[in-house]
Amino acid sequence: MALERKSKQRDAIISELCSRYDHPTAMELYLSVREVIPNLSLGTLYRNLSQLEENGMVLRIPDGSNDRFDGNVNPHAHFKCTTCGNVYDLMSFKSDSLTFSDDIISKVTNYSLMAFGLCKNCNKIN
Amino acid sequence: MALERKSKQRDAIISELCSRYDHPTAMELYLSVREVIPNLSLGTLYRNLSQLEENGMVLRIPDGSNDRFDGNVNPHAHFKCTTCGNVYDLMSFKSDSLTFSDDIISKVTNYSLMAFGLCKNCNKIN
DNA sequence: ATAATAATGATAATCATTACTGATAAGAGA
DNA sequence: TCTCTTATCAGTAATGATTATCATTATTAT
Repeated sequence: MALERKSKQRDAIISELCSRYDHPTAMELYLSVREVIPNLSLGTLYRNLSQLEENGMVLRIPDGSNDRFDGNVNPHAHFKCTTCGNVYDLMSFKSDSLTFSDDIISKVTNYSLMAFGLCKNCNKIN
Repeated sequence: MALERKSKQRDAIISELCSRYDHPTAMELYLSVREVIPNLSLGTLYRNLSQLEENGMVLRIPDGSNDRFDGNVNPHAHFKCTTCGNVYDLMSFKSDSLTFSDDIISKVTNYSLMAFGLCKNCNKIN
């Protein structure tokens, strides 16, 4: 039911998301894409993000009631600075360092890892 | 400003949360505690959960727009079965197996790790 | 016992997200 | 090229979890 036709709205959303590395929220992404398509509807953005996520073209990063989105769909961990709120990719983290052996588990297909702390920028300032 | 006086409502919330291991949502917990205090207000539950979290007596497990809560505040990972939706503790996971070396990080104070997949119960059924 | 005020119950407000609806446009076939 | 179907859209209402407000109740220090 999804992604059967192309649309300039969806193209603009993917293009914007893949060109940045700051893991924008839906609203942040909306404001950016509005600079290209001024009458883009917020519902259209949400619908496309959900469809793109379903089709594995976008990664949703759970973040309370303000989920963030990532154009990099390779499984990777994130770091959130609790002072400035920015979310960064953790390039050093290797997914094969995670092993799950609990006997309730039949199969692990994915994981979401968010580390919290202080980034170096905020450490300099304070 | 918080937890300066005791209340039977808070006691009942902590008691209920610590006696179970299924990581209830706010609403699930609300319905349970209502069996002890029938006129418990939903706002009171939310207020107490947030205060208890601030004071390190309760762990909040981010889960979309339906956060779950855990009376076990020792840092530990979780596993969510994407079929039945249940959330389990990962007893086997050791937090010292996580190392973060990215140069944006000044200090890591906490982390949230949720693995997704299929639990053995659902594997038997399907 | 009294006073001060933390905590509550009830309810309204907030805010991100989802659902709905009529209009638009992609693209397959004539 | 010209329909025709319907995915997608813009605009807006509805939803649902959470938070804020406020008058009342209950804890606890004096």
